Amino acid sequence: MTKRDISMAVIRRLPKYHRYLSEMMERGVDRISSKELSEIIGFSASQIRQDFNNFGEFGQQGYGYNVNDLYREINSIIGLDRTYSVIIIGAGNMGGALANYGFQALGFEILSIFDNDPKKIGKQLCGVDIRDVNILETYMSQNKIDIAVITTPVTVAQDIADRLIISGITSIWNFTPRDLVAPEDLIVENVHLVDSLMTVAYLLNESNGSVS
Amino acid sequence: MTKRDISMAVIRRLPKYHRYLSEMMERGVDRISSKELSEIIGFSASQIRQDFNNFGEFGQQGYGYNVNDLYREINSIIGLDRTYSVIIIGAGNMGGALANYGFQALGFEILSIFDNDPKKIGKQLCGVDIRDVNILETYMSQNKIDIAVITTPVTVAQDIADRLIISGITSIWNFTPRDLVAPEDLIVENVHLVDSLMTVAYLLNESNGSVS
DNA sequence: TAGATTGTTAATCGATTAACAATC
DNA sequence: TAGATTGTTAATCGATTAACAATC
Repeated sequence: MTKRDISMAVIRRLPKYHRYLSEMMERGVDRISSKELSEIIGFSASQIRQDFNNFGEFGQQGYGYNVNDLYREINSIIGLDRTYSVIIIGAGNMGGALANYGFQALGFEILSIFDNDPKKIGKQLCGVDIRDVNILETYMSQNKIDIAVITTPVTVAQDIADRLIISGITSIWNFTPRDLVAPEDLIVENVHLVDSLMTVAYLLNESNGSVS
Repeated sequence: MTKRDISMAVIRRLPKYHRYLSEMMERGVDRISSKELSEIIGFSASQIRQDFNNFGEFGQQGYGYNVNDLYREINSIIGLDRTYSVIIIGAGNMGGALANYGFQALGFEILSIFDNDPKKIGKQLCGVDIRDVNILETYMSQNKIDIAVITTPVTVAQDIADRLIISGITSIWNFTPRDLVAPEDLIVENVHLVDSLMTVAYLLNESNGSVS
């Protein structure tokens, strides 16, 4: 159970391993070497072996890795052998898009969506009830929630985060373009779309810019 | 115009500088030292000075940085002193969310949305026409497009990417959970939401796991 | 001027890559 | 067995941090 000391660089590569292994399983591949995996996934064979060996010895000398076994290991390492209860705060376009994304298939169950718009409260989004954000604290005290997704306007994001924190949330998936102020031990994963798009803009100009 | 040799680590910090400087300008702050900026943005003062000096000497010894000047520099370095023409392929929930996000205010003009659903073609999303994806190539040949956003089902993502590439696109903002096969010089920025959510799952279990 | 803070070089730290003995 | 490939240590590379002379 000692997952400590794994660097974020490694952790952020795990979903990509998961994705490619899942694909290989579907294609019926049952054996792969770090060298072969390297060629399709784009990490070096050395890095792949280093990454896996952070968590155990999953391979076999002279053979490589069994795709099914390796997939199951990675799946379990990420924590996808259990389910997670999720709520979304903000029933706008982004909240709706996420509710419909299909994360349920991976074990992320969306229990409720919250909003402050009377026209939305009481309705459903992707089969999930939209509740009044006023009862957020009550709801949290009655349901164990693993992950709260914030898709509200940026102006209220910190306020919502504060209320979630007081209600005992342990992880927030933040889609608003602001870094939330939060205690050290809170897990905050930001999806800063503006930052991502700005990176595209930078790279576009870089590639247009005159050489050296 | 020599933007070469700037590492991605630096590039990905630029939007955050932009964001915090914009905020400071709004608050009327007109002067800031790397040490003060460090405290609010969370990068070390040393790193901040290193980052800026990749692009020029924007500060003044004994004084610090002028917030307005620095903001304008960063804004221009990212390339936000011009506009970008954007199309979205996929008029689903995510496409709609992005069309409504407000990127226009930053200079990203959404010219058209494409879909293959007859019920959507001809309608609008956030004031933008939805066109038949069949005319994608024709449209691209008649309009200079800087950025194509892919929000289609994952199954057709590579096919759409191929068509965009043939039509001369130089950058793709990819929201599907697959890594696109593309030429070296194409800019592909992935927003892998599943990967991001899996990271949350991992960190959740890590923090629950028994200690050392 | 004296104090403050930059710009920049040098030192450190961490992550990636290379190499190879172990072994299937 | 011989060939292949892992697990793991050592070497390299790159990014971050520390230090300080330059200078406003």
